[in-house]
Amino acid sequence: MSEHTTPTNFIKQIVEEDMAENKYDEIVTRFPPEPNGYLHIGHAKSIVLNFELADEFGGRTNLRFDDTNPLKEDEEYVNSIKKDIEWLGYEWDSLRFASNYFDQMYDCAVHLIKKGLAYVDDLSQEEIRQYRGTLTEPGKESPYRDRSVEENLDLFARMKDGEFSDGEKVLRAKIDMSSPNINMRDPVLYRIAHATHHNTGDTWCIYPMYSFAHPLEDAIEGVTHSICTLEFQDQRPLYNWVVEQCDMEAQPKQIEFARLNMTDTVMSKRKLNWFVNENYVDGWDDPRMPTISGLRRRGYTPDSIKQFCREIGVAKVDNTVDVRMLEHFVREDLKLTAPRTMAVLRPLKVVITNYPEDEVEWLDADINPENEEMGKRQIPFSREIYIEQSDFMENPPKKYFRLYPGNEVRLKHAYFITCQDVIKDEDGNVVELHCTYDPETKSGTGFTGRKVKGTLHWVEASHAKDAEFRLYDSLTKDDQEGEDFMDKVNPESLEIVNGYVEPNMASVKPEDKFQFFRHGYFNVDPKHTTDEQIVFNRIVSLKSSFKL
RNA sequence: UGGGAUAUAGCCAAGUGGUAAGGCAACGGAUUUUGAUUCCGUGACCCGCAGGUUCGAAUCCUGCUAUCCCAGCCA
Repeated sequence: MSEHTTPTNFIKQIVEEDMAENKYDEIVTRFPPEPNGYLHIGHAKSIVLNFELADEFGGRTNLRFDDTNPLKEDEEYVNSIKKDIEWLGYEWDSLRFASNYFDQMYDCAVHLIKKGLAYVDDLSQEEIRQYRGTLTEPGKESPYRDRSVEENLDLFARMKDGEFSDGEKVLRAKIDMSSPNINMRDPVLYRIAHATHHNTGDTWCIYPMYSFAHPLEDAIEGVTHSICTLEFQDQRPLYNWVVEQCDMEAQPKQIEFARLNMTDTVMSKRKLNWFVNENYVDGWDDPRMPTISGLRRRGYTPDSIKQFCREIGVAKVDNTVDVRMLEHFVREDLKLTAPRTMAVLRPLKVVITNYPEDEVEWLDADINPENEEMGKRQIPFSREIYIEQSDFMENPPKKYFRLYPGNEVRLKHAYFITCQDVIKDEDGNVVELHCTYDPETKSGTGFTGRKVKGTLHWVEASHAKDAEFRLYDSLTKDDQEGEDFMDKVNPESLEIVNGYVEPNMASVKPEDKFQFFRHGYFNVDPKHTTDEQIVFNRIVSLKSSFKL
């Protein structure tokens, strides 16, 4: 499955040691999303880590939905999550839901009650908070803490049977109200929620909390290495307590790593949600979103995302990876696979005055000069073409080697042309250029008579196909002044321009990817492209050392 | 002021007592029918700071400092 070599990391080393000690027959990991949102690039880091770690040691990985909170979860998300993981190219060994284990979890809770390690508490939410103490002061024990096993058993059964309303009672672990670790101060194990669950419907009106459910899920599935993010470090003692006190056979090991942060990118569900709810973006799959579906629509390939995730490494330091690193990996992936073609995003008409009228010649062009196997294409050339507005300047600065009055440049795959006249409208805007060409300079003839500094891309006017180009920038900018994330929002994250592409682009399909000469890599937008109009998303521009 | 973590170049990140890998970015230069690609070259007199142990420390010890996480019936 994997040809790549992933750099080592501390988790891999732990697994290596465990394998060396024959601690497990097989390593088992899991990717445990809560179905309450779309997957993003940060999740991809976890997916790649979990799936490839297990794969590397011949183990397996489950996809397990952590659906213990029906108030927030929805079927829509489980479908999108499955789809995204499949698109990335991973196959889970087994598809599970935390809700599959509700019966066993209930039994475990009863088991704890019988051991005198759990009790039903009548304190209100507010009271529980007050009794918990603070970071520096210990908590106080609930007056209900010492109920008898029989009473707890009865009360818990009645909680399950729906005798109480939401918030009236909870089941708590009996651990230590004065623990310096707040998670150990009698954490809530079960709460009452009369809500319909996407999977179990109305079967249950009590639902387990993450800290109780998660270790049990891992143990039930025989997960050996339960990988999660740093903020769960304080929960590890509780995780171990649950596994041990519930007398679970398997003893999964929780290992925490630092989540991914990226420059100019928001990763929290809350903030991502804001963009969607405000209709600032075109849904969760808007090409500017760092979601898997957004990156996909933007044009990122599964390999580029996975390679990025492998190369950024896995450690415990809070990190912010430069988004340019992600961009680097798509460029690298598309370099050899994306066909080259020419597109003029902001057209300027050029008339080649000494070229015969009504003549059209078809020129040979490599589809990808870095990958000859891709073959050739034919492109038309005639008296009228379009070039890029930014490829002409009437009064150029030094080191500008594109077109300007009197200057000669090369038209890619065609001829040298020299700018003779500049046509302007009443307002003084340049609307057309008159140039002459030199027939001797035709590409492919081996002409070496003289050299030219610039090579321009172009599209023949009469055969040109209309296209829309969507140019993206990040939704937020880190260097923007302000405390609030709203201050970071980039008002210019989307620019739409209309121009032309080569005639053979008429047959493109959604998600086809191209390199537009001198512009960058583009993806055919699957949502907005119609029979009448192709919409291209700019995935990433080409690097450029040119500065005006 | 409690507990848990982390500190290696602008950003990631190897390094696990023997004298600082690699990638991204940046900057030079060569090649170039993409100001792209490719190719070559440039970075830590030093590993948060201060002491100590040792023939020898980023790696061990001590003490500081900074940053992140924890007081949901969220995950």
